Amino acid sequence: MLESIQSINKSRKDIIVEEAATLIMEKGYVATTMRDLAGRVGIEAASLYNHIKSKEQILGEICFSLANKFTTEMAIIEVSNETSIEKIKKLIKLHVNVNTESASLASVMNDEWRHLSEPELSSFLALRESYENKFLIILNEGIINHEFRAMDSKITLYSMLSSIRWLQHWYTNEREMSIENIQENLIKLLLQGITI
Amino acid sequence: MLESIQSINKSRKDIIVEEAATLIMEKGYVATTMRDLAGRVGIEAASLYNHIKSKEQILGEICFSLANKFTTEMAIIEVSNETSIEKIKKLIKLHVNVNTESASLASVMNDEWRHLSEPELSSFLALRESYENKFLIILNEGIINHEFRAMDSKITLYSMLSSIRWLQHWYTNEREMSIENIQENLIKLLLQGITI
DNA sequence: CCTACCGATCGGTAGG
DNA sequence: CCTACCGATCGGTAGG
Repeated sequence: MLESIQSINKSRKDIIVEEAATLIMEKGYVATTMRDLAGRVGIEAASLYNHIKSKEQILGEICFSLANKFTTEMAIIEVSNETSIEKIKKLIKLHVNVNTESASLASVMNDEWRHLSEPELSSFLALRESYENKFLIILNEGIINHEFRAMDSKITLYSMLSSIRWLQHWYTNEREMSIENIQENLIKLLLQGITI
Repeated sequence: MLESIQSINKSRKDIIVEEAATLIMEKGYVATTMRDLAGRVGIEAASLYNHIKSKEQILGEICFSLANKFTTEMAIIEVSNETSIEKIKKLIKLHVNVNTESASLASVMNDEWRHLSEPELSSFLALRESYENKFLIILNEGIINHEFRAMDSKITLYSMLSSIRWLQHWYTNEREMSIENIQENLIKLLLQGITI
């Protein structure tokens, strides 16, 4: 009984990590203090350490939870029997979803990963590199298929990932546009460009 | 005589600001200490204050020097009698140039401006908003001209700016591609997309 | 979960 | 440009 209630409700630790993500998005990791975080949660700074081991552990949990999500989703798209265009559309939608629905997590992972220390730093970079390689393979297959034009796929990869990233900061303030509408706009922009 | 030599050579202050930009790009503004910076310059931390007033003054000089450059270049493009497509191409080239040739300045301005305090913070944001508005007007004119397709120009604006920004981090390490080649690739990607 | 506290380090100053 | 130093604040611990 108690367990089922606890699994439905957020644990204190979940709340701490969630508030930390918001705070780190706003001020940056180094400028965010444990006293700031404690204030948001409504306890004293020393009490945080009953739920978490260190400031860096929080950063690690945020980075890896999202990195793992991307890895999982990529694995599904990778083995699907779809055209390269369809795979890229799904990846664009995935990135739009994460950067809007989980804006604070995405912001922390993208902007603050360098403050991880070893061995977490290397693990994280390995996950990221593996993800980017799989993305690159999809783009290259599309070129061979003649679904995409000849292009430097590395430039395209980084531009695509980067072009969706600003949603982190924008969508937090301006929410009048639906996620579906944003997805459509970005898919058209990246697949067809802006000219007629 | 002495003056002309000093105006040709970099002043100590120029060196300090330059090293600061590199260091802040690597570690972030808050994590960069005056002792780090002094070490790079080859003096003691206290000696920095003979050339600069505060840590934040350095941040301000970097942000505003680059913001002013963008403002100046935009003013030239704005009044030119060119097609919307040509104006956008020139803006893409401008952003590619800044993000490669002045990668550390661009990195600091884009990622660390929020650590400015008032009144510099508001001044900076005003410059940025003015720049973005002029960029937006060019996109909207292109839509009215039928040079560009109907689209959400705000999404396009931020995606374009964001998509060029990753060059800051990439070009520092991988320089085998010429700037002209990068410009061409990005212009094609943003104007025509990736499909055939 | 709190009070009380610690060693380390920060940006910056005084004085030469 | 350096030595010597300062008040503030940091992440984190001891003990209850």
